[in-house]
Amino acid sequence: MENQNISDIIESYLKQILAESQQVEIRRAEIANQFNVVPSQINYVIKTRFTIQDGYVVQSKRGGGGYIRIEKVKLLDNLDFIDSLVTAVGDQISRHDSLSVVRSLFEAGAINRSEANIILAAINKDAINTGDRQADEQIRAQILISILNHLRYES
Amino acid sequence: MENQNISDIIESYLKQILAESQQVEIRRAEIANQFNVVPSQINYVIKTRFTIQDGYVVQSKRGGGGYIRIEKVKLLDNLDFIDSLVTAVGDQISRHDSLSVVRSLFEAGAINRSEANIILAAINKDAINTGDRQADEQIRAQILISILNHLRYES
DNA sequence: ATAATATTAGTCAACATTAGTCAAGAACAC
DNA sequence: GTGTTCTTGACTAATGTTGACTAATATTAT
Repeated sequence: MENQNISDIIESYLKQILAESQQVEIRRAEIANQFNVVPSQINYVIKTRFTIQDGYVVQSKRGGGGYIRIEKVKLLDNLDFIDSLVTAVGDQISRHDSLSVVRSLFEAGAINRSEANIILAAINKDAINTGDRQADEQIRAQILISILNHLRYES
Repeated sequence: MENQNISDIIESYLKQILAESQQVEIRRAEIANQFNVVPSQINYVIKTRFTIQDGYVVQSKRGGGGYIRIEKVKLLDNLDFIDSLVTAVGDQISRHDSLSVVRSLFEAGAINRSEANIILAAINKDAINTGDRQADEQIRAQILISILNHLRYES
């Protein structure tokens, strides 16, 4: 309790609000000022303490009237399964292996047939074809991981 | 929620009218005056929030009795709907515009909410982020077109 | 009819206002 | 001492606001 750093304090402050509300919306500069830190520290707090693994989804907008909104989401009970697929995907993944990932999702009931087909359309060779095989495999991995992270929670 | 910028407020005002009516016709200077902004801000609002990707068609006339008319178009009436979106996507597309495309697909009934969310996960900035913005926009366009083509043959 | 003037909307670039990224150094835990 | 986490600030990016200038159309004067 005594040795809390400022990031922990900001985290507590936001989570306290989230305990009573489904979401919290802040102006970055305002919170930074309130806690007497530089604005980018708010990004640090969010990046390290409000991840999808923790059950939070973050949205933001820049410019006049800008904001950062943190939403608490209901995580599904497939987390271990998703984790294992995220690990399997890694930094890059071949087209062949990515088919297996999508098939696993379908067979596990995480997605239905038409959702599977959309994912396949998003990662097939018409969709991702930069001319550099390794680059393609990296992009495919990022897309799959983004989709897997989305499948962690109820939306 | 409280600190909406004026462009959002004008957008809401116009969409509120469009919720009850197929179209809205305004005099630019009048609306600008009503919301206490310069007239060109009305153009900004229309350009960023009432595009064809969003499902709106805008017509205007200058001179005495001039007007700006925003019409909500029924996308399903258009058999070439997918084609028009493919054209709108083009060789590259910004994240902002790609959101409009997905929203249009959803509002047209071509995809349901969870399919829309999967597509958004596939094209958001976590998914596509090579460090080269133009490259990202090109990849995003290819993925969207691949999905659009899939949807064309699916239905 | 034609030209001049008035009355609208359109474009564009400068400026303002937000948030995001990244890397260096400090503080901390072991 | 070493490795991790935290803090900071310079730089970048996205979005919104403003006003000077331009273009189109209508009205009025000749």
